[in-house]
Amino acid sequence: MSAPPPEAMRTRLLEAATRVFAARGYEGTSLQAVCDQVGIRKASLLYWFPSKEALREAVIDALLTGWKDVLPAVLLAASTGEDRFAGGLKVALDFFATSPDRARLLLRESLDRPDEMRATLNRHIGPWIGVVTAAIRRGQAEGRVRPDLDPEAWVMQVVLLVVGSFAVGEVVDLGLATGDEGTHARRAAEALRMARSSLFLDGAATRGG
Amino acid sequence: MSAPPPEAMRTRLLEAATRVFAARGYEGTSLQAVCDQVGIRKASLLYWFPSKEALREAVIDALLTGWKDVLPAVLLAASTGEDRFAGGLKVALDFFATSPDRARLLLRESLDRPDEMRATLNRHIGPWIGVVTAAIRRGQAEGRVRPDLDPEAWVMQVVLLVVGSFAVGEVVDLGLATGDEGTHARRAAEALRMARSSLFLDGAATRGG
DNA sequence: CCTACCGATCGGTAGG
DNA sequence: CCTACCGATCGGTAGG
Repeated sequence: MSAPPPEAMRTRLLEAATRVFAARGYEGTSLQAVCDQVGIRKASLLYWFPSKEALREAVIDALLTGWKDVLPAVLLAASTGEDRFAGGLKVALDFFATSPDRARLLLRESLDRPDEMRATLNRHIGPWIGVVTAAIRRGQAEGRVRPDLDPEAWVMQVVLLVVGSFAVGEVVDLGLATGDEGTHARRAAEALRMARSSLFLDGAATRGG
Repeated sequence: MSAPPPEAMRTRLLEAATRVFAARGYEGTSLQAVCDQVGIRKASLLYWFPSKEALREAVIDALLTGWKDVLPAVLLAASTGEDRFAGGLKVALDFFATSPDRARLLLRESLDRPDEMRATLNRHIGPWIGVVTAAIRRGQAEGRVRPDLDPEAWVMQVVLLVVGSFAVGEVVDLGLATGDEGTHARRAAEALRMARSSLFLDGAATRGG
């Protein structure tokens, strides 16, 4: 019968806030709504997080920390050849497939506070973009990657493809069965296929290393 | 010195609401904020639109009506061959390039009310999706289009690419000059290139018609 | 982590 | 299209 550690409530609040912010947005969420999910009073939430703004920042921070944990795997895979490319993108896809709330949160923040979000993303995935675009340019020099491809723009579009398809995929899912596991898999598979076929020259794809 | 037509105020309110909803979201926007942009009182806005919800519906309605106007051009172009394909996609890209607010509004509605949005989109672009996927399957049968492509999923991803890149493009724009005209053009060009190269088999591209 | 409380703002109504 | 007004809810504080 040990008492719960003091940090437990903070974590529970953070997880509840993540869910509600993702579903209804920051402005659409009242502190009361977060409290209802956890079963405490508003004044108690404000003990753990001094303001609603502080809660938002903590939520985003937790999200980016989670991303930092999978980054090494993505980076390693992105450094060369096609098989590693596919592996790396799959890790990134998995990060959002595990919890689409992550994708929704990222998209909402980008819409609500574009300037802050650009600065934050630059800090957190800026260096990573550099590595990927450098690898792409190497591939172009070696004749494996399509010469007319725009590296920075391509990376941006692939990020958008991944984040967007998990955030609002169901909405545009016309003609696909709705909400089941197969739909997610189908989306991820096509995103991967599009990224690959728009990147590599046909016939040169399997030669890379 | 003719008096302004009675409809003018309604239109002004609709345009102001479109801008503010796109920038701050529905929940993040007060009726007062819309009124401030137009210079009238809150009670007057509620004469033209009986509730905030009615204002939202009118904004979405105007957006979809605008889309209906460009749909014929897109449809015509999508029915065959590659040049028409590029032309059709360009029309769609232009629709959002003209006013990125359209893309932001669509994305916000998809996040805020996914179920309603799916129903609305099904009504407005459902038939169009059918035409495009049918054309893709025809292309696959004729050996012009990649056989491993998933038609419904591909269309969804292309829609996402177009809408997403105009809605939040600047946020992920790492390493590109920010906010100028060239950035928009670069994004649109790469989206077009990605869609095309992930659709057609290399070498078969120019044979279609 | 709670009770009690606050000023500000919200969407909306009455009545002209 | 306006003045005047309303109940409800918002984020946040005092004090324990």
